Amino acid sequence: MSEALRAELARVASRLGADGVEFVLERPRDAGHGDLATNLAMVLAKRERANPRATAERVIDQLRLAPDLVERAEIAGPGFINFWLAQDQLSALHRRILDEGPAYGRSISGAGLRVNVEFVSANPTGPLHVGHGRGAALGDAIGALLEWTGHAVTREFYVNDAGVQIDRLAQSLWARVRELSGYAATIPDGGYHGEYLRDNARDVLASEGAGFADLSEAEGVSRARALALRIQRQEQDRDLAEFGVRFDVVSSEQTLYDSGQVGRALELLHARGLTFDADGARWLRTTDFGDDRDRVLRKSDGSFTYLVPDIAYHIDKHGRGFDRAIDVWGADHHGYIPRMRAVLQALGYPPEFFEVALVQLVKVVRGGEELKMSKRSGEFVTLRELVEEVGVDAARYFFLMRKGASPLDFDLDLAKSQTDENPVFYVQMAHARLSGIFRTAEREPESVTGALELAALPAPQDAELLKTLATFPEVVEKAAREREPHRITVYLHELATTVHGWYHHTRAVGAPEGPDSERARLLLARAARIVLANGLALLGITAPDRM
RNA sequence: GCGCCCGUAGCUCAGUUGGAUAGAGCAACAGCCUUCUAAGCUGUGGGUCGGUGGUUCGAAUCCACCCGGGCGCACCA
Repeated sequence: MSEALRAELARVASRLGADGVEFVLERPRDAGHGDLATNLAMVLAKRERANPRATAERVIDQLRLAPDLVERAEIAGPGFINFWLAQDQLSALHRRILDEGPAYGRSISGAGLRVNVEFVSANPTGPLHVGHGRGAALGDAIGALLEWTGHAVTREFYVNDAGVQIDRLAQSLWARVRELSGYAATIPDGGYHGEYLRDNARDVLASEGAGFADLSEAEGVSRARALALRIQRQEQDRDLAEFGVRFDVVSSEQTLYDSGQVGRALELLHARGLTFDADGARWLRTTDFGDDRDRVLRKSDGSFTYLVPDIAYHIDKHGRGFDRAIDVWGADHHGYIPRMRAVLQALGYPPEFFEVALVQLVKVVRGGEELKMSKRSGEFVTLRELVEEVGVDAARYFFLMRKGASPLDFDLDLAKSQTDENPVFYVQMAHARLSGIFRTAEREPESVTGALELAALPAPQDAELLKTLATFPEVVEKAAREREPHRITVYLHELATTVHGWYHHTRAVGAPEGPDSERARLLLARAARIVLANGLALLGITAPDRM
């Protein structure tokens, strides 16, 4: 709705000798300040050390605005220019929502950019817990936001299936198998004690036969390794699928070793003169690129640190042609960012190639009490349990309510409650109520067509609703740019509030203002229903027609 | 000690490329059901935006220092 006005303001800025200057054009909080307001005059005045209000007059003099665009413009406060849009603009906006339907809010601002979003990437050593769930919801939603803004998105999962953690997993499973078969066995130091490995051991004995427990230690552990990996990966994929998350690509650390990419990454860094040898180890000079200390790549015992496969992996992503690689990481890995950034910079990749979106911890609360979690003891709330208890919709909504960098309190009681206190219910209810209007009217929403007659919408709640619908595309744009899906939940809650208020104070079916108002309100309800559904769909949450 | 994140109403949090009187939900209090879902709506009270200085016409937002909380500072991943 504001594109034409923005373009005209930019033209005037250029004409006044400030080509390309940045300014804000947005909907003011206070309705008394018009439909849109700009700080352009204040920005210009600052550059010229002039009086902002006088500059605002010059800007308005230069503006060439079509009468069907802006009805009125005036200077206010310290030098804002407030605009009141012509009625035609609001009807045009409404027409656009109905025309675009499920695509309303989409844009092509990111067209041509290929983005890899890597998330969850949990070690295949046990079930996914709520922290992984938050990462899953966040990564998936960031992917959706980028798709909505025209990017070509690949959702990717990286499996750390090499290294010592997997050895311990294999030994732990082997121990459970032996134990189950009546032998004395103990979980090794640093191994996995969770109950799930007992279940896995039972499955293994069922599928491999009871003789499996009598294999030699070496062969048993070796085969347990492959079996454990396969089982854990299957479980994770099943949990993620039930959570509504699907990956386009699953990459494996072991494959990077097997293909020689890990070795070649080390050679590449060495050939570029970015390494040095000391204390029997090979180091990477990350301090030349902003890290606070140099990092070991190859230990004195000849093995690689985890950094090397990670470097190889990012080289691989770059080689696959992505313009951006967005890694969703747990906040406890934030110290790892500078060295990764340093490495990629040393390799000559553009700085914007690599991004990290951090996910903070989730605290699960029931009855006001925090549920304590400990991975060591194997006691934690799994994603599966959470979804079984509160459902996918509530889980996703709650995970996306706060920005990823903020810690999250997940209140199980609230997520399950069927009251307006529960934000996901509140938002879904708004959609269900709009659907209810059409049931009462005995009309399909799609059958209500035609131009919106603003004269037939006299209630302040009518205009308020329409203007809230208008901002959705900007909210999507900003959320995508900032990689912040919580902006969508915040918007949806605000829209739901507007819908509930409109619903309560006005009447569509049998509108007291007359049949023209009934038709107009049905058109408005149809548009609002579309926007609620689009916002929820973007986050992977259903929009029910009745509750 | 160094680095990153955070500090906004009693609680949980939005708002930060500098803008107009700092918002929402919960909790508290007072109201609203012959009306399309009261699974809802309306109103009231509640703030040194952690602190101090600075930049600016204008600071929750930017800068400096300080205080408090979380996390990270391995030849672990």
